[in-house]
Amino acid sequence: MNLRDLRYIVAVADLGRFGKAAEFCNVSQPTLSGQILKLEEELGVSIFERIGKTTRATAAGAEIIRHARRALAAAGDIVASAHAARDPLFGSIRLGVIPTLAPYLMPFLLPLAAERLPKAPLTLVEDLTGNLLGPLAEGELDAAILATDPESSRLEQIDLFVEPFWLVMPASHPLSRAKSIHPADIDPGSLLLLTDGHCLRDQALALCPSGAERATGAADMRAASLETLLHLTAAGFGLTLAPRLAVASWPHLSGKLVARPIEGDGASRRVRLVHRRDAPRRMVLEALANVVRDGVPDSVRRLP
Amino acid sequence: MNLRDLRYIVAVADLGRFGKAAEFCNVSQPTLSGQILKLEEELGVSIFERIGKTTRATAAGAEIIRHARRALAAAGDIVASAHAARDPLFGSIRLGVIPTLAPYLMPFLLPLAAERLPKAPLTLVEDLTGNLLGPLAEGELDAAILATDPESSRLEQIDLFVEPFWLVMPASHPLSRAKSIHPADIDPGSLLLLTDGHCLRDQALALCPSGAERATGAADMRAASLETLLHLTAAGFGLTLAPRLAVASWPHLSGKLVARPIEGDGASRRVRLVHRRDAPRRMVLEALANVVRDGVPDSVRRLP
DNA sequence: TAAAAATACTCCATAGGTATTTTAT
DNA sequence: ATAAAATACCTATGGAGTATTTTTA
Repeated sequence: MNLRDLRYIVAVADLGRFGKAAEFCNVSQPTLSGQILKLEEELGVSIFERIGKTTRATAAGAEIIRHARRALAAAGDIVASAHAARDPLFGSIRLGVIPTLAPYLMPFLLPLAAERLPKAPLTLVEDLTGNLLGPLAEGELDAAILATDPESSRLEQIDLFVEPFWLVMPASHPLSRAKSIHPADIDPGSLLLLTDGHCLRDQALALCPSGAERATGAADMRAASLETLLHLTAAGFGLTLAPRLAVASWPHLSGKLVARPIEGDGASRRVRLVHRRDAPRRMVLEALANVVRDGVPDSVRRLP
Repeated sequence: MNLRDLRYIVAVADLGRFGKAAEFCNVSQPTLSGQILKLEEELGVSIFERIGKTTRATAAGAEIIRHARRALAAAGDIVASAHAARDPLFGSIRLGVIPTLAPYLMPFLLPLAAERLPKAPLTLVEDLTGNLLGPLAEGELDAAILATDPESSRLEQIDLFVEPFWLVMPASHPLSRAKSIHPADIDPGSLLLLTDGHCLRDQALALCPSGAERATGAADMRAASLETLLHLTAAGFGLTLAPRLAVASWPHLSGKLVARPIEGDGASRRVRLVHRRDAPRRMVLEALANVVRDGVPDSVRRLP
């Protein structure tokens, strides 16, 4: 067995055809077929079922392929480690960012990262926390900027900053006269929420627990983005709990809307850079964390 | 790069000498030296510092070796998977067991395992939970029988049984007249505890929280084993909270000592078989779990 | 019959060997 | 002086190629 064999079987598993896999691996079809056959003989198990033109992994094969992916990931980490040792800040970073941060953080992050880490271009993936954790653990993402604790022993985090929540409301709203808002003063029935899967939704519900139980028809709306939520608020459908960076990016609505800070420690979220525990290139990730800390406005509290 | 190369560098890292490593890998020293040199050239990093007769990994090398171990572990899992597919119940199982279970469980487990899993001999490692988790995650152990939740996303558990705690006391003790004991009736000051690291110590303290704070000189003894604890109890130094299986194995002390069940759900521990999430040979581990469930006396409650 | 995988065979890159030199204690 | 690693050079295993056959949808 060797790493090349593992690349072959993973390619066949991914592409479903020996010929395609051979093409992908830049070898001839007989070469790839022969090596896989030899591997199957060595292991004493058939990895693929060849039923005529279709090819699929056997039960044992599926398990073997899973381990093969792990082995290849580790081998990839060796190469990444070696590159990192030669030039710690070289090589693109695949970065996941949650949707309630990406649009407001990227304008600060991207130019500064391009300046401070010129040899480490960022590849951004914007998705919900739940959809970022898998690729992160598998090594398909190098890091992700999240606002929740991933609670996985395969992952580590670097704290970036604490972002307070502000309450956004129509300028005509009675609470808008106050300088800051007590959480208890927020009517849970009028709080607009994002759809399931957004960590901000859970954080808003943690602050206003009864927000989940209201039955008013209009208040049952669930927006897919903060922008939508904001426009709903401007249209008078309710109030929005918005993270500080998002609020700062909404000057165009300042005529109709008012944002006020919320008192207490609960009304904030800790933003962190999460990466695999055994990630290579920790140095560039630390550097990226510093870029975020330095680039972010003073309206959030930097960590540590 | 090559799995063989990875074996070479791991061997050098483990044995500290190229020559010894070559011997271990069954190749000549020049062969191993040459391959490692070639790998270092390919990666563009030197993995080892050759300072005269001593050899040690460079900073980058240490990281590379860590990843190499991961890759080799995954490759080992492929072989194990293949063997398991040929004969699911073949091949020895390296099993860790905590000290407060091993002496009382093994007399039941070993004969039944030998009968029901004749081709899977058990290799036992008796140690504290904290010392078993590392080897378990690294793949040096196939499974471990523990009484606490390992809380690691790399590990999975198969519930085995719930083992109640009984209070062991001298026959002359006033509580010995009751059929069962209320936790509140136990004087925390007289409760004898194991040394740090034993999960049973923590479980006893969870049941009698104030047990940690007493200041009586004699009660500050910490025994390294349940057997010691029991003899201390027989000698009148205090009371012992003992798991059911241990109690059942002490007929020789029945004249002097009395054991009584404790009421309530808190006075028990859940025993489970813990293994790596990506362990191969799950089938034999499931089979082993069933052997434990079937072999254990009816005085504990089987799960699930 | 057409597309996909297996077989047959040839070739050469490279891991491995032995003999020897270099290096540092 | 000695033990360890590197170098030199030869051998042979096995991975890769092309051409062809087998298989089945």
